[in-house]
Amino acid sequence: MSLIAMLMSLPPAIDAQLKRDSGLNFFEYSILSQLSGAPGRRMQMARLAQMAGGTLSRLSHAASRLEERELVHRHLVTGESRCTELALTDAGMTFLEAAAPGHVREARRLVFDVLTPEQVAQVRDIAQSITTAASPEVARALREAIVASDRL
Amino acid sequence: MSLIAMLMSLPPAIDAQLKRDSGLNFFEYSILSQLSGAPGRRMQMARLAQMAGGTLSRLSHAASRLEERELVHRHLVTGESRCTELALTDAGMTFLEAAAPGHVREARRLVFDVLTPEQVAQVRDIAQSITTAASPEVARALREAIVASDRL
DNA sequence: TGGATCGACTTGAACATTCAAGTCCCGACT
DNA sequence: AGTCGGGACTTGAATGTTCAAGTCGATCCA
Repeated sequence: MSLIAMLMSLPPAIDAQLKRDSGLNFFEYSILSQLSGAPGRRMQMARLAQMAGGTLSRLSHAASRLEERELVHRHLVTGESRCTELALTDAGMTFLEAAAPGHVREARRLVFDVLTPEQVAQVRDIAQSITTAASPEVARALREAIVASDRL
Repeated sequence: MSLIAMLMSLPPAIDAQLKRDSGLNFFEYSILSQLSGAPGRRMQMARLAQMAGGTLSRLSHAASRLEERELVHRHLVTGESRCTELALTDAGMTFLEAAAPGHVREARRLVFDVLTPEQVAQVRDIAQSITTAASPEVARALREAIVASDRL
């Protein structure tokens, strides 16, 4: 029951802060954030969908909304992979830089500030176990992301 | 990042099982489940919304859907409180009894089976802390629910 | 008595996500 | 060379949630 309560309260709280301060939902924020860390600030749609944790269809709709706001733009890649890439515009980068501190502050306030360092370590292990059981796909993307961030 | 991955993977997995096997989403399941445990298998809308973790508006829409399926029915309470109650029908009770085992099994599989007993205790404390920070409302409803279940 | 306000809802429109096609190109098989 | 299947999207409709009114008694004063 406690876990369910957290699942019900944390994502809405995070979303509310982003929505209020930047007019983005968490998924859209994740898209911008992932793009900002990618080489050339661009990424293939399919790969981005994996990293941001959504389906291709969801990403396609979200990309359309972000494109409307000129934070992002689509770019067809010719050549052997025949795919479309999403690229962060300069305006998008600026926008993200403005949005990030508030989001980080909220994440800190709701999670890190209320947990001891041991609990932070515990929740990492627990969350990884549950994620692996619930969605091997997401778990794999997570491991990739962790490896990538370790390289920094 | 691990926590985010869990937030993204667990609810969809739970929803998917319920949807596949019973055609309910988790919120609708929660409504039926709460009603089944209430005295007289009925509860005031506003109170039910709190217990099930949603807004009144969301509950009202969901109640309409469940009423369509005759799992539940609305009942205006006259008298000093002037509110509407939602009551579980016999068909609703039967339906819930059929849906519950699969849901419980899935919850066990995705959470309890992959955690040690110590981790289960850890996640309880962690989730309560985060819930309190993210939504005092939900945290209060949770405490109430815990007290209620302790009385059994 | 007569508003003003409040709580408990309901409703409909706006928005986001999912779902089921549909398109387009590529590479493999025959 | 032709076509079959598959990957990478896009699109539109269906579904569910949120948001902003709107309704309807009850209660609070003045």
